Amino acid sequence: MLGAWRGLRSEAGGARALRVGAAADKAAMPIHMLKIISGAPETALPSHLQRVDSKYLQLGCDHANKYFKGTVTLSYPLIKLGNGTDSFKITLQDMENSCSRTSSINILLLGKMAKDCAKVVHQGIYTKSSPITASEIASTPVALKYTYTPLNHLTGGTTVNLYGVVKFFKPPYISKGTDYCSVVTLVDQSNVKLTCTLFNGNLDALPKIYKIGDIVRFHRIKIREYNGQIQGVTSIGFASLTFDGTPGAAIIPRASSKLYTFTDEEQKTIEELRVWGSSNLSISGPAVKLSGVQPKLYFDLTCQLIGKAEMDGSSFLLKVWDGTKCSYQSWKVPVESRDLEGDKVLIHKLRNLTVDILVYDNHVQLAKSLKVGSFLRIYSLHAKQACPENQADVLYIEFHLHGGTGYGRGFGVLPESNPDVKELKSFLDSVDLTEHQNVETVSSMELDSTSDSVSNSEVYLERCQQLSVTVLTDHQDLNETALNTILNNPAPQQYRIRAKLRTFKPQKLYQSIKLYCSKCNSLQEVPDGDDFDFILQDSAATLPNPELHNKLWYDSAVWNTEHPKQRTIAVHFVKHNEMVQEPGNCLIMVEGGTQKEIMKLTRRFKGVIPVRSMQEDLELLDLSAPFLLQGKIRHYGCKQCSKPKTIKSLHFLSEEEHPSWEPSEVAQILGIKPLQYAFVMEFTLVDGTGELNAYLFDYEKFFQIPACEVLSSDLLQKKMEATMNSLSSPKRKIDDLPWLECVIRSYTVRDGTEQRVCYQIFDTTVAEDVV
DNA sequence: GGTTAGGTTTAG
Repeated sequence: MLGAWRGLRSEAGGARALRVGAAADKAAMPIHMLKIISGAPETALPSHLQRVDSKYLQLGCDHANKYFKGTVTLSYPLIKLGNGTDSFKITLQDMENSCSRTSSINILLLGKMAKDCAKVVHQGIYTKSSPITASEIASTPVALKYTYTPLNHLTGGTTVNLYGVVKFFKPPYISKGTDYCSVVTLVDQSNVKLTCTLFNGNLDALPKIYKIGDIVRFHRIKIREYNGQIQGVTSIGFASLTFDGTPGAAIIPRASSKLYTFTDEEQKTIEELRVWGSSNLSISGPAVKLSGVQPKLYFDLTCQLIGKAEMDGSSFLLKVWDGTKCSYQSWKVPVESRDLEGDKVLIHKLRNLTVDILVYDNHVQLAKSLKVGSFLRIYSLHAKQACPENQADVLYIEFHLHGGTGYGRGFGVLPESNPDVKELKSFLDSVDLTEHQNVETVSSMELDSTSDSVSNSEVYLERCQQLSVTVLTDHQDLNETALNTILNNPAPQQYRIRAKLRTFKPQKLYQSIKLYCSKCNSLQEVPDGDDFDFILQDSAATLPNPELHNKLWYDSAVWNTEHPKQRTIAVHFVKHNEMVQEPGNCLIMVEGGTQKEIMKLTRRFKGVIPVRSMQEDLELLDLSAPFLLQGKIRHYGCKQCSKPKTIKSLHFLSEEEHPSWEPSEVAQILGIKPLQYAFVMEFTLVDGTGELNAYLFDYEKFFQIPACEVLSSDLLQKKMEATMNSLSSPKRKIDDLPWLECVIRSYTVRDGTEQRVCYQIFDTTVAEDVV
């Protein structure tokens, strides 16, 4: 309250006087004694100090360069608080303004200041120039022993001290008046409940309750009747301590004021209430993590805030994470990047682990004050089940913190010292971001967006009833939607559209073939032949190990060759029923071969696995090389998601009754997560109302060409080229281009610093007469 | 020492 002190020795009346100055002095300022001669200090006070009376000493007033002068009318013994801090209380009275009702003030000094001041003021005598009043005693908690009233002994019209286990609470929220409000229902061993309505303009002055089951100690709570029921309300001097309710946990008070007493005897009370509460209160089970969220659930979430944004007056966006991945697709609230507060890089990094929460109405104001990075507990958060219009089969979750405070709905900031926060922090630190960070995910992939935009009038197209060159394979019941409508709608949704293909990327069609991992969602380029050559050359340096030849489940053939240089080649023929199968059904493993030799072998054998010798067993080559070649198709594994096993594992496949040597089965038994070939393209679609870029991500449905075969087939490449030419061509005017009917879905992505809506074509195929 | 809220889900 007050910044600094100067002791003043008064010659008059034998009473000691103190000057209490709120000048810029630091709290550690030592006590100075000043002599007063004929009512004036011997040493003049600095001229910039201005004297004020007690009425001026109020919260919110600027106390810089002010001082209060008064006579010590009462002083109390120097005592130590529960936390070891020295405390010294005195009462000062402004004798020169004694007609004022509030001419005396109580002052609590803490720490070194208390000690120093006690020495000067005390010295064995103190002067009491006015009677001690009840209110002075009541506001001197350090001097009193408290009595606590059990909840079954409460009567209206009293002010009491009490203990209780929290049975229900509303975290502090901003009331419609001037204060924060918190409603707390307590219960104790008498099984009687008491609901308390607590107000304070200062958030910290309300109990710091984080969980049902917490133990509280209230001082000076007023008991009264309301609607025939007894209730507790804050009264002057209300103070609280809150404790974790877990039996055996450390007893650390969360105090609503800096000054409080806490005795060993009280520790016993806390522990008794903990034990009683834990067996008599239905305390909620283990906390729900994002990964455990189910649709339609109301739950409490402990999380870290990483981004926030104002939406409109009645809603506010919080982006949070708890280190686990929500098992359901959750909504992404569209928001302009410039409106989003938080570390954009981090938000992008964590984009697959964060969820968007909209808080509404009365919660908005408090949400605005939250600091990004802080830890929150959000109470009664609603995981609302939602699905795009007309799409009952596509399910996702929206997170809402609805308006109002019913059921304790709200949120609070947890301090870093909170055990749950400590646990969460260490978990967040342990999260492997690369696992969720997808270098390039399908949902956020981008193929250089077009910068040239074409005005609506330029691409104005008259709707006509000509046949479409593409057809839907599902969703025929959807109505057509104009592109400009789609562009103005929030995501995610699904639409049926009719549009023309103004242009597409990549123009070099072979570049549209990528490798996709369905586990980590990553997309990568198909390695070229040179990469394979290099790996084969490297592995040819390891000579085949004769100890690994002719095993129970394979026969081996070894020979030497001079070309292109001196090498040893080993081929291992995998047996079935202890017999080598005919080449068309036989899987072989090859050591030391060149790419050309291996390609030759793929023409004759069912499949070829390039391997090299280790001490104990054969092993696969680096995963930049195909783990299996079948015909012209090279099968690759995901480096990130595969855990290659020893080749011996193939043995189990060879023992099956009818081994198919399907790539998926070979991959699985070898611990490989196979990559899938996919077409990845960007279509710029126009329909006269707007222009929209949509991604095509397709294995073979759209072109009716398997993506895995295109790179090794001139015929298929020509076919694809012809198809694209029939859909779109820069040589043709837009009016002459055919219509495409497509189903697209919208979704939001954040990449880099911005969030935007993307679109993907699906369940659409090129009409048969076009292909 | 005045108001606020006084437990029981929004409906976005």
